[in-house]
Amino acid sequence: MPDSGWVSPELLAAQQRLQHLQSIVREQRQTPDQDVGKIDHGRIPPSPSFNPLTQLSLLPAHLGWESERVTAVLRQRQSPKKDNQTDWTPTLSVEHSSPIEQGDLANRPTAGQTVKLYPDIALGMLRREQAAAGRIWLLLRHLDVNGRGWLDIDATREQLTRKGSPWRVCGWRQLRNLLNAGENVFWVRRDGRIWLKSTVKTAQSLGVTRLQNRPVALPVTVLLGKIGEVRAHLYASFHSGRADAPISRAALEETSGIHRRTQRRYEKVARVRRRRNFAIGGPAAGENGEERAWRQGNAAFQLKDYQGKQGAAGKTYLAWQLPNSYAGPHAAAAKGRQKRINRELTDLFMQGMTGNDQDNRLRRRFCGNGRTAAQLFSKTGGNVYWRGKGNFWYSIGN
DNA sequence: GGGTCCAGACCTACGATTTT
DNA sequence: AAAATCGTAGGTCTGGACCC
Repeated sequence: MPDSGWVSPELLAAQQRLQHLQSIVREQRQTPDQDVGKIDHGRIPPSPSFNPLTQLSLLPAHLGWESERVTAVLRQRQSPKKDNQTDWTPTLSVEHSSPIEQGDLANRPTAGQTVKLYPDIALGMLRREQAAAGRIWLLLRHLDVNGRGWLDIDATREQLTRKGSPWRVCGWRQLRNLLNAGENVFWVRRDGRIWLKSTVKTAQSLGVTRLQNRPVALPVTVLLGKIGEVRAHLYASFHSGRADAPISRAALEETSGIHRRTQRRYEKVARVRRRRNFAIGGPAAGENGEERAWRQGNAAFQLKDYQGKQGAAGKTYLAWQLPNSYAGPHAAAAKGRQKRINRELTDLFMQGMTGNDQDNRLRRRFCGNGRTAAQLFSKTGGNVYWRGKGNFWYSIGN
């Protein structure tokens, strides 16, 4: 019988073959056009020195803000770079990780590591008051480097609660509470393992019927902050994943379940940029102007066009304040499996649905240009706005 | 739309106690 | 003896009230 150090030629050849295959997979992951959403459960390999939040905060407030296209380009340029030189992925695995990997420097959160976050799920967490447990779910998905869908409970506890651990987010007791709170929503515990629920199942448990907004890249370091910061970023992801059309505090409260006072706090913490909007209507004088002024109530005011930017110089128009626009701090992430997830969510929610509870209220709608606004108005009527110069919007309809 | 103040709810840490 | 749970106090977060 050979001693324990003996390795057969067949085993050596198999190991070489395995290393070759692993190098091919690594190369494929570095390809720029690779849809990162399809691998690693949507996690995006970051560069160790890159922090999208820091970069965004360094930009002048106006940069790209006036133009969706410029904003898109800027954000594109800020998407996390891929760098295979650093092993950014931490591991909680007991069975598959060697003692060298445990406690290794690579097993630390770095500024550039991000997780893919669907804003609709983030808002679902907030609405259901599951943000604290949701943070753990996002972290565990990130820490499940092998993509197996489960993690060892003891190793997880050690990693998330031990003092001095770079992944520590809370104490032992709080983690126990959170694991209980998130049971059957984010995971199930069985055989000493935490089995993570999929995006679809989690969305369903949180009452999310559709992923409407595009996913964002949330820096892992945000998840390791105070729960208030985490909540703030969950809320801010909604603005990051959405176009910058005006939206009222009331609508935001309805969508997110976040009180308007708290919205402002979160926007400050997560560095969401706000912009005030105004609509400009017809001439203030005359029957139409008076009717409009009456309809708009306190929000209406008269705007004198001294420089003739809206027509003849010196003419007075009726204007009124619209809801704010917002721009979130996060970089966009690849949509990945979003379509498929939505299909699965639709299937799940169609089962057991008894009626059509769609909200048919006519709302204000905002378009990027007058042409689209006119088309929308002729099709549906109602009240349609389109963007003019500066902070002004023009309106058509009642 | 925005801000401040404040009471109550929630979160967290620490040490004591109970369970395995 | 070690691990898990509990009691409690202090810090943090949130929403309401009020005002601009």
